[in-house]
Amino acid sequence: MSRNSYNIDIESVFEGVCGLFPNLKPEEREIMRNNITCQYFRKGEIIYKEGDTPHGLVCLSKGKVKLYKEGVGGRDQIVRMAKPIGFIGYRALFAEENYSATAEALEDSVVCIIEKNAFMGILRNNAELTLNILKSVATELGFSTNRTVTLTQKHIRGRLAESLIFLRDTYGLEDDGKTIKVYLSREDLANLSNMTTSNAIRTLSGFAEEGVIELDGRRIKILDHHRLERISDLG
Amino acid sequence: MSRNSYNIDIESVFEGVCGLFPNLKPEEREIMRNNITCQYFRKGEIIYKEGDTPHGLVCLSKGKVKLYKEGVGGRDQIVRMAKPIGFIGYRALFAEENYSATAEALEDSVVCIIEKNAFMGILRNNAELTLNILKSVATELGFSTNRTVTLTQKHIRGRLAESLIFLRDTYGLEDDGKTIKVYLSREDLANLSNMTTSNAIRTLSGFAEEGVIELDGRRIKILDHHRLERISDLG
DNA sequence: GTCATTTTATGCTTTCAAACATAAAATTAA
DNA sequence: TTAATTTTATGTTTGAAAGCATAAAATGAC
Repeated sequence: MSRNSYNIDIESVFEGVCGLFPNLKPEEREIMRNNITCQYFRKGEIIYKEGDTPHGLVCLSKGKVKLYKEGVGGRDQIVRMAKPIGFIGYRALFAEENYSATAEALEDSVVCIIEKNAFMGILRNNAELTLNILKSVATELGFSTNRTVTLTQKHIRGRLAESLIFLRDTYGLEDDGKTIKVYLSREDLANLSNMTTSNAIRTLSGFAEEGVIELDGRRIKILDHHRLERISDLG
Repeated sequence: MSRNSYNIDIESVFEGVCGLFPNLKPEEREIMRNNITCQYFRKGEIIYKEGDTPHGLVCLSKGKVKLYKEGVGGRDQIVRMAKPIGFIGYRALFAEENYSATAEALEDSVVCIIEKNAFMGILRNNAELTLNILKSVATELGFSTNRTVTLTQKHIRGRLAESLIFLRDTYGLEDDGKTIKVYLSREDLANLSNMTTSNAIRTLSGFAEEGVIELDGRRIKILDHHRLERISDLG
């Protein structure tokens, strides 16, 4: 398949992944190197599905990925946005559960997987590394709890403003210092902000009319960061 | 103070806490024993506040505790209900952050604290233990994400039904096999289910009229578990 | 026991966001 | 290219839950 003929430089990918693990011993590095595989995913392709069993630690080396859960009424809820270089699906791996969300590539992406047993073997003998991971999972639990409160208590405008700020902080801005460096559909934006697509479109138009943002298709320019933050804070 | 003259058997409390750590080495056990302190909290008292700095691993040995965050409009959101024997506030400890929620005793409670540095020192030398903790924090992150989806997407009846089931599963039932073994105010029930107190009261009355539950002050008897679960699942 | 405060209960009104209905614009496929 | 599909846009209607008002009941303080 053409997607596999796309040439991935596994060595540089591996180096990138290792950068996320400080103080890895040479033998641990070697184990990882021998148990890593790479895969290419095109925009829109599913990396794994909610309910699948994890077979290793998945690392996003290139591209952007959304993680979403199917909601009660079939409406999806985006629970995380991943950027390179970073891990996805680790929660399920560490909890020894199946994936609780689906991972879908938002752009053409490169993903590599460190085989489960090899990786867990390293953890079992490296308390410092495990403690580092514990720290980031604990941090993420904080984000998640916070998100529960804001998504349930803020009004539509506050939720959307928060999402835009979140996207800006996660993916950064283009060279113009204004355009958010990720191009989501209005539907994705809605699923991230817990609202219907119609309301995302409407509210976005509202922000544009007020001069807080500027819209150009999927490009969103933040014109007034301060005001956007105020909208987010007020709820 | 009379609350402190209340006699706590620290040895048995310590044994209880140790039961949560399987395979603790004798020297680790000794460190813990030398760095543990106990405290008694009466119903309604605050164990720690959102924003406080953790000084150790807090363990609830006796009683019941609610953990809540202050929401945007001043409305509280209960993010966790703790029961003995179990830990509270560990997320902040492991994330090296301040507490992200307030812990308040729902009944007279006994709490003990293992000093931070002593405990973290044990973790740094015990990968297996750290991995166990990582597993539970990862599991909890799953719960939290799930909760975000249900709290935002389910309707009032579904959310309240889910909370009742959650309370039943967390605290169990009285000997009659029906009464939920925790007695919350309508306001707490509302803050747990993301709704106003009025709506908690109204919806609860509705369930009682339909014969799904029976109310007697704060006592809630579940008459039809199956139907309650159906209400929760339908959203 | 009495008084004050908090909690519970219920009715009525308002409001925010969802649902629905089109239609224009932009992609994608043929 | 044209046709088909998806995405975006906007107006209108509907409905669920919040807000407000009031009162009864329960709890706690004195």
